[in-house]
Order: sequence, then structure tokens, then C-alpha cells
Amino acid sequence: MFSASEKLREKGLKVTPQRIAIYNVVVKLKSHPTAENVVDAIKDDFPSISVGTVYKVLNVLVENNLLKKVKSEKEIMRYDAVLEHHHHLYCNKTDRIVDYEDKELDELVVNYFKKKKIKDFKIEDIKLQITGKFKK
Amino acid sequence: MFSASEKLREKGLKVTPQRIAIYNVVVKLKSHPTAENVVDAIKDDFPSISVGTVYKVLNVLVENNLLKKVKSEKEIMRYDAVLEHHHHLYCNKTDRIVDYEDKELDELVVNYFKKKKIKDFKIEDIKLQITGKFKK
DNA sequence: TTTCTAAAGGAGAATGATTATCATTGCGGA
DNA sequence: TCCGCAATGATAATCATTCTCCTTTAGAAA
Repeated sequence: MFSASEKLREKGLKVTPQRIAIYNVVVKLKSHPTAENVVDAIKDDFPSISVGTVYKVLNVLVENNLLKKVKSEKEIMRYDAVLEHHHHLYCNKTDRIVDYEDKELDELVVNYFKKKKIKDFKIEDIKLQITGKFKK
Repeated sequence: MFSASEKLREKGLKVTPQRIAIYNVVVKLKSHPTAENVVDAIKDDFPSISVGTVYKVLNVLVENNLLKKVKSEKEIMRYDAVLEHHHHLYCNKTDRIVDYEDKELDELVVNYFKKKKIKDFKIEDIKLQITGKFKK
């Protein structure tokens, strides 16, 4: 496993304490945090950080494939440090977004589209948005 | 096929020219328009309509299941008059969102989840977000 | 048809997430 | 260690959306 600074350096990005802290917060919070969540979490260790900086750093990390954006049910953007292909469970009740990984399902879907092409469309990625309710 | 006013009446909503016009615009524009798109399209026939009214009416129509919200890649909300279960093709290049219907695929996925349950989660709907590029 | 009232529309202010601006700071190559 | 340029901080600006408040109107009842 590589540290935040190593990952930043690898991408040719300047390594700053703010970037390290923000990246680590998103990795630690497995809850697909909003920018605001990140600001709150970071304020403990970094009281002087600017909100604008958090947005800017999140965007830089997304542009450099260190984070991904997650579309939430609402209009607020959320972030995900899990880069591997995975699906999402959206909870109607609690607004939680939970990662869902399922190789068997992926294979099923990929095989399906190997046989059945969509005309004039080149598929690059398929994600399932599974909506429902957590039982607890 | 029912007209806009019949659909509004059926839901117990007041039938107003603005509501009829807005509903018809979303039905006619099959492009998953944004609220702004709707405003533009409606200004031809309805120059005096207020932007706030368009937003309010779109929300009323969504609340009453006459329209659905579509999550776009960007932060802007988009609307869909097609209520039947369907998937979406997201074009990376042009930002287009195109409906994709595939009963065979639906069956495949539903059968898969009949066998393989997700623990502590009650699935209500599964949508595929197929990202890629249109060839023309 | 006329009347009445709650709901809907219009205009524009307010909000809230995100981005832009710009002066200051600090990372990292020389 | 020094220097240049990119990153940060503070704050203003932006943009989609919602809210407020006053006016208008749909539609039920008389």
C-alpha cells in the first residue's frame, strides 16, 4: 500500500499537508463524503484550512484519478477513494451510499453485452445503481 | 394516450396552462432536459413564464409521478417523462443521456438477484448506468 | 354564470454548493 | 539555501434552485 504522499508524487503533484490530509480523510471516511463532510473532518487537525482549498484539492485528486466522483440522489457531489470498478447501493431511507462489489455479476453483464451490442455506442463502463432499503 | 390535462386531473392537480405547457415540453424533448432547457423551450409559447414557476411545476410533476428526475454526470438535475423502467446511456463526449430499454437484460439481472441476495438490503430497483461514446 | 377561496403563478430576493480571484505562502528543483 | 511557480487562504462571484410575498386564477359551490 502506498501513502498519500507517494501517490501524489507518483502523479507529479506537489505534496502539501492539505492534500495529504484531504486524501486521507476521504480514504478513512468510507461513507462517500461530501466536500462539506471532508471540511468538517479535516478541521480537527487543520483548523485553518479554507473551504475553497478543499474543493480545489478534491477536484485535483479526481482529475488525477486518485478519487472518483459519485452522483448522489440529491444534487450534492460526493467522493469515493475506492477506484476499483464497483456498484453502489443507494438507501432510500438514510441516503447512505454503500459500495457493492460482485465479480460474478460483472461477468454476467459483460458477457451479455459481448453478445448483444448497442448500436452506435461503444461501452466503456457499466455500473449498477441498486436502490432500496437497508434492513437495519 | 392521455393528454397533459387529463393526467394532471387524474392526479388531483389543478390544471393550469403553465403545467400543461411544461409537461408537454418535457414529453416532446426526449433529451432529458434541464430546467433551463425547459424554460428556453417554453418561452416561445409562454414568454411571461417565471423561472421559479418552471422549477416549482417540475417538482410538482416529479412528486406526482408524472416525471422523473435523472442524475446527470454534472451537478445539474435533468428530467424524464418516460416512467417505465429503463436504463441510461451516458455519452462521455456529448453529455447526452439516452434511454436504453432491454427486457432481456432486466430479466437476467432480476434472476441473478433472486438467487443471490444482498444481505440486510431490500432491493427496490436496479438501473444500469452505461457510460461510453456514441459512434456518430 | 357569478362568487369565493385556496392554490398557483410572477418577480425577484435568498440560499447553498461550487468556482474564481488575487494576494500571500511554501514546495521542490537548481 | 534560494527562487519561481504552483498551492493556499480569504473572500467575492456564480449558478442552479428555492423561498417570499403579492397578485392572479382554477374550479367548487351557490
